Amino acid sequence: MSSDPALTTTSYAILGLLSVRPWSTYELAQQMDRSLGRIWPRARSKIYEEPKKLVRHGLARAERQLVGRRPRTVYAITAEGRETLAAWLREPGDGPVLECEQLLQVFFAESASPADTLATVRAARAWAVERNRGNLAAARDYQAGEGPFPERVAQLLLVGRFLTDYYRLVAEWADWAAELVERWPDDLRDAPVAAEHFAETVRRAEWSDD
Amino acid sequence: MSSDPALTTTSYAILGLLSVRPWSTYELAQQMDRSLGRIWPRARSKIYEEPKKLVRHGLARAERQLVGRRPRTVYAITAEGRETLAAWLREPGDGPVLECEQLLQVFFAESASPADTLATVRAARAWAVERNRGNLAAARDYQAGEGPFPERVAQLLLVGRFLTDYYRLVAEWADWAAELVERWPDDLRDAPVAAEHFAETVRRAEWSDD
DNA sequence: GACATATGGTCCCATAGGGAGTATAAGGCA
DNA sequence: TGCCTTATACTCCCTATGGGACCATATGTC
Repeated sequence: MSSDPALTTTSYAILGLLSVRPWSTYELAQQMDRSLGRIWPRARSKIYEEPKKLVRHGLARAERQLVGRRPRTVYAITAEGRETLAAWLREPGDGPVLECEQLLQVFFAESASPADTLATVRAARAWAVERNRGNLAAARDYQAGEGPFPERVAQLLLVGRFLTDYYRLVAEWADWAAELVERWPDDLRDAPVAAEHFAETVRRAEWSDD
Repeated sequence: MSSDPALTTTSYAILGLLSVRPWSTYELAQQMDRSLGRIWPRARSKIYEEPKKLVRHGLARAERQLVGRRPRTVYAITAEGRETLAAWLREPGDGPVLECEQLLQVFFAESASPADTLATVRAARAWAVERNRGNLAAARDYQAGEGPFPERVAQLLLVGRFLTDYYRLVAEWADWAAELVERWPDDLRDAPVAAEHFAETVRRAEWSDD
């Protein structure tokens, strides 16, 4: 339909939201902040650009409205958009990408003081508590039958469970790590070799041995 | 020291590797593929650019060597580099960033067939098995006292445990999700409301309630 | 001697992050 | 009534990043 840049996964994320209902760009940005951004985080500026690309590809329609004297644009998916979305869903996408500056800092802990590393590990726990708060609130809403998209509850349950377990994992790891770091000497080369901790790690990883 | 672009977290990742020992750029790229890339994934082209930036900032030294007629560059950290690294380690960095196209596809499962979603969930499990393989092998090496950096075993244990539990989480989630998806009707709005699954999710998220 | 694979890189462009900047609308309060 | 704050509704720009294409030499194997 055009020689426009090809669709990216971010395009499909926006297209997916439009398949649920029409949104203004501002609402799309909010939605990314509050929910979709937890599994597909993107900068605000991109959220405002993507719908325009979808329109150029014929996958969405833009409707200009007026709120007082201020214009706003509401986007809706087209039939071709629904087909394109379905085609994307037919091919499993990439697996999870993890990127964690805090883990990087733990990885290079020998160049820091144990106190610094402890602070980093505690920051990881605080992050998990904060993220868990919003996720728990959303889960309780749906449990009470009060979520905004009751017809999507089956899908949301799957994603919500992943996030719940993920935040929990970060917190439990941080607690365990903090206990170890508290007993670290200043020179990490002198740290006691934690044979049983390694054995436990290996045990936990052996699930994939058939 | 310069009006060069500022250091990024990727700069510190490379600087950290240089604090362990000198590496050629090719070795750095390999190291990112095999180990550091699991917590800070970056494109190869960037790995070749970063050390040059470190040199411009006075944080690393480059030594040109010859292997036959072919030149290669080996980078080593400077005293200023060690100070800069330590300063970065003093401030806890950003928390984990998760980005998962597969979860996005599950999120929009009402536009796919249950069979498509099942394939996506199975792809997630396969991803976890694959990632776990390398991680388990490394853990076993260190457990046997055969890892390449025995003096770094304390830090590596912490990061290794995080990854172990993370891959396990993905696999267990995928198994659980597959069971549910297998019972999905074609129209997801007719899917049975899984009250007990929501209750279980809420229970698992309640760890942060004080 | 031929060929595959490992080593050691450079270059380019579209995508992405993220902050600064610009306006208007709506709601609260004095 | 007017003022102030917050929400709505965007645009622009600069640098970082992803990732593939491309190039060359060295080493190991048959």
